[in-house]
Amino acid sequence: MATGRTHRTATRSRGIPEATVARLPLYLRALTALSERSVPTVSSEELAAAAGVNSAKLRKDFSYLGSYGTRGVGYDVEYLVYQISRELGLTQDWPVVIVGIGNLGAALANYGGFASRGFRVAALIDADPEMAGKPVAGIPVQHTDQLEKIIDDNGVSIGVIATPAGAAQQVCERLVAAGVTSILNFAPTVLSVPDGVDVRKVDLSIELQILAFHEQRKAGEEADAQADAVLAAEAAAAEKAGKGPDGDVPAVMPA
Amino acid sequence: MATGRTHRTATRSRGIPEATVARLPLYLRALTALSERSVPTVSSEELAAAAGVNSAKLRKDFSYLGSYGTRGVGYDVEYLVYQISRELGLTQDWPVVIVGIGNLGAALANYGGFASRGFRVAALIDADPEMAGKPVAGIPVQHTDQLEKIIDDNGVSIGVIATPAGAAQQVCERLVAAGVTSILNFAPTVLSVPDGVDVRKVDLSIELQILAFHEQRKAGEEADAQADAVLAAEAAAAEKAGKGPDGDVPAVMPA
DNA sequence: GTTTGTGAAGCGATTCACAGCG
DNA sequence: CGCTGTGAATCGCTTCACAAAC
Repeated sequence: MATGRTHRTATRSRGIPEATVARLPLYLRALTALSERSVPTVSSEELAAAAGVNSAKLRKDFSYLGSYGTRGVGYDVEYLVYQISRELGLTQDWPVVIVGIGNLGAALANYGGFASRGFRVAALIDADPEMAGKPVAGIPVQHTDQLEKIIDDNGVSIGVIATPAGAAQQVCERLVAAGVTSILNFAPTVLSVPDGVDVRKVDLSIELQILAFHEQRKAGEEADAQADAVLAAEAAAAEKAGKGPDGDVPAVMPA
Repeated sequence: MATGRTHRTATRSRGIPEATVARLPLYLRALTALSERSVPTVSSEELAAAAGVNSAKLRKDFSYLGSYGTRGVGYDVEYLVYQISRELGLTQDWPVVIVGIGNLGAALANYGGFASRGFRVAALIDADPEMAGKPVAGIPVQHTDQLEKIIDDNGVSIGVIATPAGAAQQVCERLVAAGVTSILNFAPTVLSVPDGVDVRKVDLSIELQILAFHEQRKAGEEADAQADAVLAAEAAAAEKAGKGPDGDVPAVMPA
């Protein structure tokens, strides 16, 4: 059943695989776009294309939520929007605080995507006394001193950390102590939190580094194409010498 | 994840699993911190703790790069920093353009984490003519008209899209046509790109929705705990009445 | 002794392929 | 028929556990 032992198996929640949960917002976005165009129904194939996944995966994902489709027809757009919203907990209002109102924090405060989906910026918090009272995105910045009170007064359970790396862990601890149990971390640090607190991180620099890796590989592959030609020639020569083509390892393999 | 279709074996690149590649920047960050504290060597256990992963995973990850450790001792910090940097392609300079200089684009331009790791903001591009010439983070914004020329002149292969969702696909196509082969997308849209182009996406709203899901589940579990208490009481009562405890379903279950 | 590097087992996610239903 | 829903096969990543190296 849903309860089971206290925590431990945090991998699946309510039987829905984590990977599926991560894709539900994607489906929801695509469905919302269809809904705005008054499209009544959609097939797994169409919706999958709109969400950028493959249709078998989408159907499997939906199967974890229940049988919401009609065979031979597809899915009712409005109904699915509701079901996924409910599953994600977006039918309720989530007050959120943003801590660290620098460039990024201010950009987040101004980001429209928050408000549009049940997330409400309840407060902006910064350690700089000079910022206090200054409005950002129409919301006055409050000093860190008020953090605990703000969390408590507003019943905040989701916090966004956009402070410098050095301050992040301390802010995190205060948020958690004050009752926050989900954290979105933009600071380039590993946060350590007690069990039962969820942390997701967004690190711009890491994303770029991953792209750089692949970019470098692409440049290398051009060179490899030439190397392959050489190897092919060698293989042909080796075959003449009575040696099998599977005998040796490509030059790109590590020793 | 990234793209890749006709490529078939795009899952692994140069034999290094994608999941490992995604962690290398994490290790690198932890190692850089150690390096700044002049720590000469580190064990897999210590480094794993600093990077927030488990040590077996870290050792397996490093094993894909080669045998860079010393048994009984650990890893040489400086040497590993170099090896990982090289593997990630950070020993070279990557010029990057940011397209869409709104709140987020400006925040990205100001973000110090780019410059610190071989990424250089070569240009800022925006469609608003009023922005043209205005400096952001010390770099003058250029108009979208110049996009192709900028990419070409600077040999840019990595582009960051921070435009509104509606403009993203079009910008993407222009970037790709001009020669960009890696894209970091902040716009809440699915970008479609030709084979050979990598896309990574960062979506703030999606991250929050995932947190909301888990947050809701936590709230549900508290309810379950209460429900369990009720069920236990009922079961006790039922037992007295001679009825089995498995008769009914918790109210939170779907129909 | 300590710690790495790695086969092998375990596990979750993806994909296939088709039965089942409208 | 068309399209969903899903067992079964497959794939890739994680974790275990220990032999090899220092």
